[in-house]
Amino acid sequence: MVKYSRQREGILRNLQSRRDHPTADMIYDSVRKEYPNISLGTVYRNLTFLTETGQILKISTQMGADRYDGFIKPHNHFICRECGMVEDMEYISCDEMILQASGLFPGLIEDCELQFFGKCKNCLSGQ
Amino acid sequence: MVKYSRQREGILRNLQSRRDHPTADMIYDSVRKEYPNISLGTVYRNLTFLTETGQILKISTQMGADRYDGFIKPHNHFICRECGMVEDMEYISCDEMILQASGLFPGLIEDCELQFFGKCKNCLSGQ
DNA sequence: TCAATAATAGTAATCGTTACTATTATTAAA
DNA sequence: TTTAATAATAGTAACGATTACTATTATTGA
Repeated sequence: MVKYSRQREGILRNLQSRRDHPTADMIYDSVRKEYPNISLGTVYRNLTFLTETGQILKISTQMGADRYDGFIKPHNHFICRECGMVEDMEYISCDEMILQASGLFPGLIEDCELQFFGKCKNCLSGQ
Repeated sequence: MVKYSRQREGILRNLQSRRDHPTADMIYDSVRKEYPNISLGTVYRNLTFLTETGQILKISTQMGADRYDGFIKPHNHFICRECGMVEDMEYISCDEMILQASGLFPGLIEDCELQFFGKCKNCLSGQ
Protein backbone atom coordinates (compact mmCIF):
# COMPACT_ATOMS: atom_id res chain seq x y z
CA MET A 1 0.00 0.00 0.00
CA VAL A 2 1.43 3.31 -1.13
CA LYS A 3 1.09 6.31 1.12
CA TYR A 4 1.43 9.92 0.13
CA SER A 5 4.63 11.74 1.00
CA ARG A 6 5.38 15.39 0.46
CA GLN A 7 9.04 14.56 -0.19
CA ARG A 8 8.09 12.30 -3.07
CA GLU A 9 5.85 14.97 -4.53
CA GLY A 10 8.61 17.55 -4.16
CA ILE A 11 11.03 15.31 -6.02
CA LEU A 12 8.56 14.69 -8.84
CA ARG A 13 7.70 18.37 -9.19
CA ASN A 14 11.35 19.34 -9.13
CA LEU A 15 12.13 16.89 -11.90
CA GLN A 16 9.15 18.00 -13.96
CA SER A 17 10.19 21.63 -13.75
CA ARG A 18 13.61 21.14 -15.34
CA ARG A 19 15.03 19.72 -18.54
CA ASP A 20 18.66 19.22 -17.57
CA HIS A 21 18.53 15.48 -16.78
CA PRO A 22 19.97 15.79 -13.27
CA THR A 23 21.68 13.10 -11.22
CA ALA A 24 20.21 11.94 -7.90
CA ASP A 25 22.69 14.19 -6.16
CA MET A 26 21.70 17.26 -8.16
CA ILE A 27 18.03 16.60 -7.34
CA TYR A 28 18.97 16.18 -3.69
CA ASP A 29 20.73 19.57 -3.64
CA SER A 30 17.79 21.20 -5.31
CA VAL A 31 14.97 19.64 -3.28
CA ARG A 32 16.88 20.40 -0.09
CA LYS A 33 15.97 24.07 -0.52
CA GLU A 34 12.33 23.14 0.09
CA TYR A 35 12.94 20.23 2.50
CA PRO A 36 16.22 20.94 4.30
CA ASN A 37 16.16 17.64 6.17
CA ILE A 38 15.45 15.34 3.26
CA SER A 39 18.00 12.55 3.02
CA LEU A 40 19.79 11.30 -0.06
CA GLY A 41 18.36 7.84 0.62
CA THR A 42 14.85 9.25 0.34
CA VAL A 43 15.76 10.79 -3.00
CA TYR A 44 17.10 7.51 -4.34
CA ARG A 45 14.17 5.49 -2.98
CA ASN A 46 11.64 7.81 -4.57
CA LEU A 47 13.49 8.07 -7.85
CA THR A 48 13.35 4.28 -8.05
CA PHE A 49 9.65 4.30 -7.18
CA LEU A 50 8.82 7.04 -9.69
CA THR A 51 10.79 5.22 -12.38
CA GLU A 52 9.10 1.90 -11.69
CA THR A 53 5.64 3.50 -11.81
CA GLY A 54 6.47 5.20 -15.08
CA GLN A 55 6.26 8.75 -13.77
CA ILE A 56 9.85 9.60 -14.67
CA LEU A 57 12.63 8.11 -16.80
CA LYS A 58 16.04 6.86 -15.75
CA ILE A 59 18.91 7.36 -18.17
CA SER A 60 22.19 5.44 -17.98
CA THR A 61 24.82 7.39 -19.88
CA GLN A 62 27.76 5.07 -19.21
CA MET A 63 29.60 8.09 -17.83
CA GLY A 64 29.20 8.73 -14.10
CA ALA A 65 25.92 8.67 -12.23
CA ASP A 66 22.51 7.89 -13.68
CA ARG A 67 20.38 10.78 -14.90
CA TYR A 68 16.65 11.30 -14.41
CA ASP A 69 14.08 12.85 -16.70
CA GLY A 70 10.66 14.17 -15.72
CA PHE A 71 9.61 14.49 -19.35
CA ILE A 72 8.10 11.14 -20.27
CA LYS A 73 6.82 11.65 -23.78
CA PRO A 74 8.89 9.23 -25.91
CA HIS A 75 12.10 10.85 -27.05
CA ASN A 76 15.77 10.04 -27.49
CA HIS A 77 18.87 11.46 -25.87
CA PHE A 78 22.12 12.85 -27.07
CA ILE A 79 25.06 12.39 -24.70
CA CYS A 80 28.21 14.48 -25.03
CA ARG A 81 31.28 12.32 -24.54
CA GLU A 82 33.31 15.32 -23.44
CA CYS A 83 31.20 17.07 -20.80
CA GLY A 84 28.56 14.41 -20.16
CA MET A 85 25.68 16.71 -21.00
CA VAL A 86 22.41 14.95 -21.84
CA GLU A 87 20.04 16.67 -24.25
CA ASP A 88 16.64 15.71 -25.55
CA MET A 89 16.26 14.71 -29.16
CA GLU A 90 13.26 14.11 -31.33
CA TYR A 91 11.85 10.61 -31.02
CA ILE A 92 12.91 8.04 -33.54
CA SER A 93 10.75 4.98 -33.16
CA CYS A 94 12.27 1.59 -32.41
CA ASP A 95 9.10 -0.28 -33.21
CA GLU A 96 10.13 -1.52 -36.62
CA MET A 97 13.50 -2.54 -35.22
CA ILE A 98 11.90 -4.50 -32.40
CA LEU A 99 9.69 -6.23 -34.94
CA GLN A 100 12.64 -6.92 -37.19
CA ALA A 101 14.72 -8.23 -34.27
CA SER A 102 11.95 -10.28 -32.66
CA GLY A 103 11.72 -12.63 -35.60
CA LEU A 104 15.36 -13.60 -35.16
CA PHE A 105 15.65 -13.80 -31.41
CA PRO A 106 14.53 -16.62 -29.09
CA GLY A 107 13.15 -14.46 -26.30
CA LEU A 108 10.74 -11.61 -25.62
CA ILE A 109 11.95 -8.20 -26.73
CA GLU A 110 9.96 -5.65 -24.76
CA ASP A 111 11.61 -2.44 -25.84
CA CYS A 112 14.79 -0.89 -27.10
CA GLU A 113 16.88 2.11 -26.27
CA LEU A 114 18.54 4.36 -28.77
CA GLN A 115 21.16 6.82 -27.56
CA PHE A 116 23.29 9.17 -29.62
CA PHE A 117 26.86 10.01 -28.64
CA GLY A 118 29.17 12.75 -29.79
CA LYS A 119 30.29 16.27 -28.96
CA CYS A 120 27.88 19.03 -28.02
CA LYS A 121 28.03 22.53 -29.48
CA ASN A 122 29.88 23.94 -26.48
CA CYS A 123 32.61 21.30 -26.48
CA LEU A 124 33.01 21.58 -30.27
CA SER A 125 33.74 25.30 -30.04
CA GLY A 126 36.55 24.57 -27.56
CA GLN A 127 34.64 25.00 -24.30
CA MET B 1 54.70 5.31 -25.49
CA VAL B 2 52.92 2.02 -25.15
CA LYS B 3 54.90 -1.00 -24.00
CA TYR B 4 53.96 -4.60 -24.44
CA SER B 5 52.59 -6.48 -21.46
CA ARG B 6 51.75 -10.15 -21.29
CA GLN B 7 48.90 -9.40 -18.90
CA ARG B 8 47.27 -7.10 -21.43
CA GLU B 9 47.64 -9.72 -24.14
CA GLY B 10 46.18 -12.36 -21.83
CA ILE B 11 43.16 -10.19 -21.12
CA LEU B 12 42.59 -9.51 -24.81
CA ARG B 13 42.95 -13.18 -25.77
CA ASN B 14 40.65 -14.22 -22.95
CA LEU B 15 38.00 -11.79 -24.10
CA GLN B 16 38.33 -12.82 -27.72
CA SER B 17 37.89 -16.49 -26.85
CA ARG B 18 34.48 -16.09 -25.24
CA ARG B 19 31.09 -14.71 -26.18
CA ASP B 20 29.49 -14.28 -22.77
CA HIS B 21 30.13 -10.55 -22.30
CA PRO B 22 31.90 -10.89 -18.95
CA THR B 23 32.34 -8.23 -16.27
CA ALA B 24 35.81 -7.05 -15.25
CA ASP B 25 35.58 -9.35 -12.26
CA MET B 26 34.73 -12.40 -14.37
CA ILE B 27 37.70 -11.65 -16.63
CA TYR B 28 39.89 -11.26 -13.56
CA ASP B 29 38.85 -14.68 -12.24
CA SER B 30 39.48 -16.25 -15.60
CA VAL B 31 42.82 -14.62 -16.43
CA ARG B 32 44.05 -15.42 -12.94
CA LYS B 33 44.36 -19.05 -13.98
CA GLU B 34 47.15 -18.04 -16.35
CA TYR B 35 48.57 -15.15 -14.30
CA PRO B 36 47.85 -15.96 -10.64
CA ASN B 37 49.27 -12.64 -9.43
CA ILE B 38 47.46 -10.34 -11.80
CA SER B 39 45.61 -7.62 -9.95
CA LEU B 40 42.07 -6.39 -10.53
CA GLY B 41 43.45 -2.90 -11.12
CA THR B 42 45.52 -4.23 -14.01
CA VAL B 43 42.40 -5.80 -15.49
CA TYR B 44 40.47 -2.54 -15.26
CA ARG B 45 43.34 -0.46 -16.59
CA ASN B 46 43.79 -2.71 -19.59
CA LEU B 47 40.08 -3.01 -20.29
CA THR B 48 39.96 0.78 -20.45
CA PHE B 49 42.99 0.85 -22.73
CA LEU B 50 41.66 -1.86 -25.02
CA THR B 51 38.30 -0.11 -25.21
CA GLU B 52 39.86 3.25 -26.02
CA THR B 53 42.02 1.75 -28.75
CA GLY B 54 39.01 0.02 -30.25
CA GLN B 55 40.21 -3.53 -29.63
CA ILE B 56 37.22 -4.46 -27.48
CA LEU B 57 33.79 -3.04 -26.70
CA LYS B 58 32.40 -1.87 -23.38
CA ILE B 59 28.71 -2.45 -22.76
CA SER B 60 26.73 -0.61 -20.09
CA THR B 61 23.62 -2.60 -19.34
CA GLN B 62 22.22 -0.33 -16.64
CA MET B 63 22.14 -3.39 -14.37
CA GLY B 64 25.24 -4.03 -12.28
CA ALA B 65 28.80 -3.92 -13.58
CA ASP B 66 29.84 -3.05 -17.12
CA ARG B 67 30.32 -5.89 -19.59
CA TYR B 68 33.10 -6.31 -22.14
CA ASP B 69 33.01 -7.80 -25.60
CA GLY B 70 35.98 -9.05 -27.60
CA PHE B 71 33.89 -9.37 -30.74
CA ILE B 72 34.11 -5.99 -32.45
CA LYS B 73 32.26 -6.51 -35.70
CA PRO B 74 29.26 -4.13 -35.47
CA HIS B 75 26.34 -5.82 -33.77
CA ASN B 76 23.63 -5.07 -31.24
CA HIS B 77 22.91 -6.52 -27.83
CA PHE B 78 19.91 -7.97 -26.13
CA ILE B 79 19.84 -7.56 -22.36
CA CYS B 80 17.56 -9.70 -20.21
CA ARG B 81 15.94 -7.59 -17.51
CA GLU B 82 15.50 -10.63 -15.28
CA CYS B 83 18.90 -12.36 -15.23
CA GLY B 84 21.07 -9.65 -16.77
CA MET B 85 22.31 -11.91 -19.57
CA VAL B 86 23.75 -10.09 -22.57
CA GLU B 87 23.44 -11.75 -25.95
CA ASP B 88 24.64 -10.74 -29.39
CA MET B 89 22.09 -9.75 -31.99
CA GLU B 90 22.37 -9.13 -35.67
CA TYR B 91 23.47 -5.62 -36.51
CA ILE B 92 20.83 -3.08 -37.31
CA SER B 93 22.52 -0.02 -38.71
CA CYS B 94 22.12 3.35 -37.03
CA ASP B 95 23.57 5.25 -39.96
CA GLU B 96 20.30 6.52 -41.35
CA MET B 97 19.22 7.54 -37.87
CA ILE B 98 22.44 9.45 -37.26
CA LEU B 99 21.94 11.20 -40.57
CA GLN B 100 18.33 11.92 -39.76
CA ALA B 101 19.23 13.21 -36.29
CA SER B 102 22.29 15.22 -37.34
CA GLY B 103 20.24 17.63 -39.40
CA LEU B 104 18.24 18.61 -36.36
CA PHE B 105 20.92 18.74 -33.69
CA PRO B 106 23.46 21.53 -33.04
CA GLY B 107 26.46 19.32 -32.30
CA LEU B 108 28.48 16.44 -33.71
CA ILE B 109 26.80 13.05 -33.53
CA GLU B 110 29.55 10.47 -33.81
CA ASP B 111 27.61 7.28 -33.25
CA CYS B 112 24.60 5.76 -31.65
CA GLU B 113 23.88 2.76 -29.54
CA LEU B 114 20.88 0.53 -29.88
CA GLN B 115 20.11 -1.94 -27.11
CA PHE B 116 17.19 -4.29 -26.84
CA PHE B 117 15.64 -5.18 -23.48
CA GLY B 118 13.28 -7.95 -22.50
CA LYS B 119 13.21 -11.49 -21.18
CA CYS B 120 15.51 -14.23 -22.43
CA LYS B 121 14.31 -17.73 -23.32
CA ASN B 122 15.43 -19.18 -20.00
CA CYS B 123 13.65 -16.59 -17.88
CA LEU B 124 10.50 -16.86 -20.02
CA SER B 125 10.22 -20.57 -19.38
CA GLY B 126 10.34 -19.92 -15.64
CA GLN B 127 14.08 -20.54 -15.16
C1' DT C 1 74.13 -3.84 -20.54
C1' DC C 2 72.07 -0.15 -19.25
C1' DA C 3 69.03 3.64 -18.38
C1' DA C 4 64.46 5.48 -19.01
C1' DT C 5 60.04 4.68 -18.16
C1' DA C 6 55.67 2.02 -18.93
C1' DA C 7 53.21 -1.44 -16.58
C1' DT C 8 52.54 -4.04 -12.70
C1' DA C 9 50.73 -5.92 -7.89
C1' DG C 10 48.76 -4.74 -3.92
C1' DT C 11 46.27 -1.73 -1.41
C1' DA C 12 43.70 2.35 -0.16
C1' DA C 13 40.42 5.58 -1.49
C1' DT C 14 36.43 7.15 -4.04
C1' DC C 15 31.93 7.25 -6.04
C1' DG C 16 27.25 5.95 -6.64
C1' DT C 17 23.89 3.42 -4.59
C1' DT C 18 21.44 0.38 -1.33
C1' DA C 19 20.43 -1.43 3.31
C1' DC C 20 19.36 -0.76 8.07
C1' DT C 21 16.90 1.21 12.12
C1' DA C 22 14.64 4.07 15.14
C1' DT C 23 11.37 7.80 14.52
C1' DT C 24 7.66 10.35 12.11
C1' DA C 25 3.72 10.80 8.98
C1' DT C 26 -0.21 9.06 6.65
C1' DT C 27 -4.36 6.68 6.49
C1' DA C 28 -8.32 3.70 7.30
C1' DA C 29 -11.36 2.36 10.74
C1' DA C 30 -13.54 2.78 15.37
C1' DT D 1 -11.82 12.87 16.41
C1' DT D 2 -8.71 9.34 18.47
C1' DT D 3 -6.41 5.34 17.54
C1' DA D 4 -3.81 1.64 15.61
C1' DA D 5 -1.36 -0.19 11.71
C1' DT D 6 2.17 0.59 8.87
C1' DA D 7 4.42 3.23 4.99
C1' DA D 8 7.87 6.63 4.59
C1' DT D 9 11.36 9.16 6.56
C1' DA D 10 16.23 10.91 8.29
C1' DG D 11 20.49 9.59 9.32
C1' DT D 12 23.99 6.57 8.98
C1' DA D 13 26.43 2.42 7.84
C1' DA D 14 27.53 -0.81 4.38
C1' DC D 15 28.16 -2.22 -0.21
C1' DG D 16 29.83 -3.02 -5.03
C1' DA D 17 32.23 -1.19 -8.88
C1' DT D 18 35.88 1.44 -10.17
C1' DT D 19 39.89 4.49 -9.81
C1' DA D 20 44.08 6.31 -7.59
C1' DC D 21 48.41 5.67 -5.36
C1' DT D 22 53.10 3.77 -4.73
C1' DA D 23 56.91 0.97 -4.57
C1' DT D 24 58.59 -2.70 -7.55
C1' DT D 25 59.16 -5.17 -11.98
C1' DA D 26 59.28 -5.58 -17.02
C1' DT D 27 60.01 -3.79 -21.51
C1' DT D 28 62.54 -1.40 -24.81
C1' DG D 29 65.57 1.66 -27.43
C1' DA D 30 70.20 3.17 -27.35
